[in-house]
Amino acid sequence: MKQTIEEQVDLISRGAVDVISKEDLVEKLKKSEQSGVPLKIKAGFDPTAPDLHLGHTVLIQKLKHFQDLGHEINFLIGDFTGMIGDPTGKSETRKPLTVEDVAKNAETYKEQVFKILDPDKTKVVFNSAWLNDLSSHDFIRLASRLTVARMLEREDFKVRFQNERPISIHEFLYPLIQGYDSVAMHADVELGGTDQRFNLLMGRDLQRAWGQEPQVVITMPLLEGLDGVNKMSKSLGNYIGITETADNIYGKTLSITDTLMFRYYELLSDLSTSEVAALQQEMEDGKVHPKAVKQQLARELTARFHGREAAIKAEENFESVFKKHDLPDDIPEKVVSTEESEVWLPRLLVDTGMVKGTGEARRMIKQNAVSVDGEKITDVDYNVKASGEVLLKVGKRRFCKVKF
RNA sequence: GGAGGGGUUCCCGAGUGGUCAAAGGGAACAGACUGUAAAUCUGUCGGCGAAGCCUUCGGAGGUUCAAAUCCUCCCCCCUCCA
Repeated sequence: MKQTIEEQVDLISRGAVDVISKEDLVEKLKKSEQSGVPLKIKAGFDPTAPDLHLGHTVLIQKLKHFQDLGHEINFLIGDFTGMIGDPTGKSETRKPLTVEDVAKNAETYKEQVFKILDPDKTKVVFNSAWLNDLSSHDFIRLASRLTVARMLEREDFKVRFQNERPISIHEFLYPLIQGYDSVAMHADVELGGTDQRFNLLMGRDLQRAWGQEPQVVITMPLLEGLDGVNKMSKSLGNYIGITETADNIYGKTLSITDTLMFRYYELLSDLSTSEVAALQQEMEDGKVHPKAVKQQLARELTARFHGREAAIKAEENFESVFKKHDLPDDIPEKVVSTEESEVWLPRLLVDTGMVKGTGEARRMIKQNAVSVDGEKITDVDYNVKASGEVLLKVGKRRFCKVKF
């Protein structure tokens, strides 16, 4: 069942912030259909984070759309550029990665991205393949394409400049190199987050300068992290990783705020726009409890990476732990050996890794946050009998089963 | 190369000789309330079995009974001029 060009454009544009330009896209799609040659779709990833999270999946789902339409996905791992570090949105110069880091991270990327994309239809490429051979001449030629003034128009650089934060020259090279990647790859379409717009457009400029037809640029919205403020990122720790356990994905999703919940629906859910709108309406009318709406989202996301059954299991688990105050079924176990007949509780909490130091342990005990075998302990000097099994709990979600 | 400003605990940011483990805010963590939501309130927030002691204010030395604060050298960042 062949889709019309219009239908294809519709699917491609869904959820996208920009398609620059739609006319170019239509042209390319038509040409591809006539010639039978699939479009080369480029999406670059910085190999800094070994773990993909839901934020990345917004973009990867879009790649999937292209893949389903029969186009060629080029998953570009920026092993060369990774050593520079994309300055986009950063307020600090990044630490450059070592060659080893990059190689290791790139492997992890591959494994994870194939949870969504079809490995047989996806090309994985590294930009070091052509960038390593770029001569100094080429570099100067490249650098001459851009002025400092234009560079400083970029919000992130401007802010850093105004705040008297350092900007290194090599960071200016980043957009140029990313743009050059498009030249080297002869990309037809490049996808990226909205924060990448400048870099993506650079590809169009450079392709023109190299006598190529400029790529179509598609930007996808950035997903906010669990805090609802910053974009989801590994370094901020506000993310849901796609390799996390079902329990974690479910639990983390449920911990987001109600406002954020619909943002997640919009960008991550497979539900259509109208279905989401209906859901929101029902909630506002008081027909559905916000928690139920959030649970539905949590189930959907968990099922995406772990399957339907695991999602239902995660929900049951969650309910029993937090609603009925039962225990989760996957409590970490630790074996502790000691010659004493008793162990000082704070010591035990440190040894099991539940707290950082006895100072923190004392604090938790004083704050009523610690229980042993279900009983709240308020005495800092409490000793635990070192025999058999003991269940420790700190706060709401830190559990540990200790075996002596 | 010249002139000036700056580097403080996770982050921002006060502190210019003792009262400083260092104000205030944010983040984080815990408790109450809840829907492990938000908002709010309370508490904690360098380390140590907690008494006192030990380690922190870019780095290394020095002055002093006493240094985040004064001196010397060094490193790094920013601004203006060239």
